[in-house]
Amino acid sequence: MAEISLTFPDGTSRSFPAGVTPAEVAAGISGSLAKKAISATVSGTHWDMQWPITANASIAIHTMKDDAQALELIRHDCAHIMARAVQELWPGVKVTIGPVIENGFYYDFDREEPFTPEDLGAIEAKMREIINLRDPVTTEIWDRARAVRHYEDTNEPYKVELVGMIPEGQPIRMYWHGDWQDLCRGPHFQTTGQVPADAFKLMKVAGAYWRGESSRPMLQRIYGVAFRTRQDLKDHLTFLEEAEKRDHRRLGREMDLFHMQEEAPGQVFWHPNGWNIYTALQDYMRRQQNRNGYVEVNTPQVVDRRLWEASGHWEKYQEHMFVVEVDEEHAREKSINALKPMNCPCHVEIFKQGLKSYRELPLRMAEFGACNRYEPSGALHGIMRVRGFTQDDAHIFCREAHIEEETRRFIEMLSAVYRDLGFEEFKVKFSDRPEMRAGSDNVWDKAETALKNATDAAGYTYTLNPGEGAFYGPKLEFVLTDAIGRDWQCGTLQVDFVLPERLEAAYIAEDGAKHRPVMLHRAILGSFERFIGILIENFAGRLPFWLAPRQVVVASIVSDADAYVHEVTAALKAAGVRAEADTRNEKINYKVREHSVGKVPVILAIGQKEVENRTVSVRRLGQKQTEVMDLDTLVTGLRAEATPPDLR
RNA sequence: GCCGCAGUAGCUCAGUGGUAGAGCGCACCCUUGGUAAGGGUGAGGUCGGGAGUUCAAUCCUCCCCUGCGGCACCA
Repeated sequence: MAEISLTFPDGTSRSFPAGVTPAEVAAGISGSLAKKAISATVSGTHWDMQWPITANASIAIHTMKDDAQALELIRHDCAHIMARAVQELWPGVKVTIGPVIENGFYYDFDREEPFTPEDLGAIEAKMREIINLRDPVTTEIWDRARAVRHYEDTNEPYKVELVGMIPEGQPIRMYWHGDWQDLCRGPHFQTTGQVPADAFKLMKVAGAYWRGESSRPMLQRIYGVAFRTRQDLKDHLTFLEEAEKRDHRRLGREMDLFHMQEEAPGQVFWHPNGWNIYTALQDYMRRQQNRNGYVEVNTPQVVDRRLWEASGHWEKYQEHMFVVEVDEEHAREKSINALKPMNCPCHVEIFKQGLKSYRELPLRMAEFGACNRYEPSGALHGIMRVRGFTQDDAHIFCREAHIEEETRRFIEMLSAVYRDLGFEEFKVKFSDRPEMRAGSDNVWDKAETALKNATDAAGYTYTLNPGEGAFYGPKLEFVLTDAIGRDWQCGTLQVDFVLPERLEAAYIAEDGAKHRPVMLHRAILGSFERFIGILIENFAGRLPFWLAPRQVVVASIVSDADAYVHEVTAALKAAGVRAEADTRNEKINYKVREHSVGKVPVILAIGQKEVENRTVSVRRLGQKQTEVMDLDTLVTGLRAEATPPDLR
């Protein structure tokens, strides 16, 4: 029999007969390793203990101590065990796919009746039964015809389709535990009993399209989470509770920031507190834009369809536009308008006023542009995904030769803004030319190179999204990571060769002739609504002092202090601090609790002592101890804290 | 848009085929209390909208709206 050589992680090699399995290799090393082993990595591939190795390879044997591999097996086996549990409980339910996802797994089923929360409990119980059976897991490779026939015989049409999708030359692998069988690329545990029975939980059931396509049948997806230990599961559930406490919809209510109601779905009613955040952020962005050479404009909300037809939005974007029919009393015919979903066409119209010289380029035109888009109802989510929003939008009209420098300048501005707003790190994604595109390859070459060079020059690395660019040009996307590890794509810069052409924007160059400018669409926050939502969740409502909606509440302890409370409040307001007096007939405990829940960063308590000494007792949010200081010192200190970071 | 679930007082929620309840909040009164909920009294609801079944619907059925969780979407 042929021999192969396997190299171990410590660098040593040993010979084995070809076709040896990791299980046999482990047994050859020690009995205890054979018992503990769960899988192997063979030449970089996560390998089942029972798959034969037929060529020279590197090998590492894994035990439950190897995080990544253990979790993959646990979650993958959980998905299969869940599918088996479902089919045992409800024979006839059709199975589809069940992959591992972050923190867990899911499996999609085709079943007429919806699964209920009670069903999830029953499935969990059945899964524990299956785990306790400790059924050995076995695997075989089948040929395609046999697999197809098998799934036709067992009335599993989705599996038939999956078998058909497996590329030629890739093994069609079947797995069994007990009598239950599934098509699966593996690897899996050796027995169902290796799955920790107390460290998984089925979380929810939701609809999902077969193969992710909205034209295909809607399946029922059951999501679960799974870990190695009961404690890990508990920690995860605690984390979910913490995330829920940060939910901007909940904090928006608790902090009295905004509300939404069914008469205006997807649109925000900003309350005074929330609007304080909004204006503080907008004032800040306006200063940044001025400092970075932008001019600010403002353009109409309701615009005749002729402009949208010219820009191409009418054809490509109409289903997302709020169309407005204006039936003017004296007009001969109705005019059909749309609320602007984007600002770019209006900005081009401003650019087109008068003749522009090459000397005016690059022209950076910014607008806090209020846009309306008819988003699908299922997409709406608090203030994060809305139908009415305001972008920190700008368009840079320039020449091809400007793209690189403008991109570099933009990335610098964006990184300074993110840093000021509490996000030190961000990721850059670069999307290059899609299949369907406008413009010559030559122009795309130049634009893509310019974006890459500018990103390099600014000192950032990017990940490539091949073919994900817009049809009108390549784009950069900037992704923030929040305090609990979630990614948010906020900033973007897109090169556009098409719109200036469609709307016939031109400038006069050195040669005295008209030339087309290139447009760079760019945003840093994205929309104020969404970004404020992100800020709220990132800081769990405890915004940096300069952005806090109410920065200070001055609370009286006894009513004899009321006059001094109002004096302190007035002094703080005069110093530019958002301060409020609380002289209600309530105990200080009550006031402290209420304003703490409301995430007010500084609470001043004023009693008889403070009145007599002209001091204040300062309590910072989240701290138990208090500090007594004199009024002037406090005002000076808080004035500095209230100053936005760019003005310090 | 699709699948599922939900909608009862400002908020969180309980409840019933015979037109409703709690806690918090709110108003008023007592209380002037020293750093996360002092006490009392009271007001407050077309039970999301419409249609149907029924002697009778907040409750059962259907349609619609909105929200929630996913999916799809985010050019």
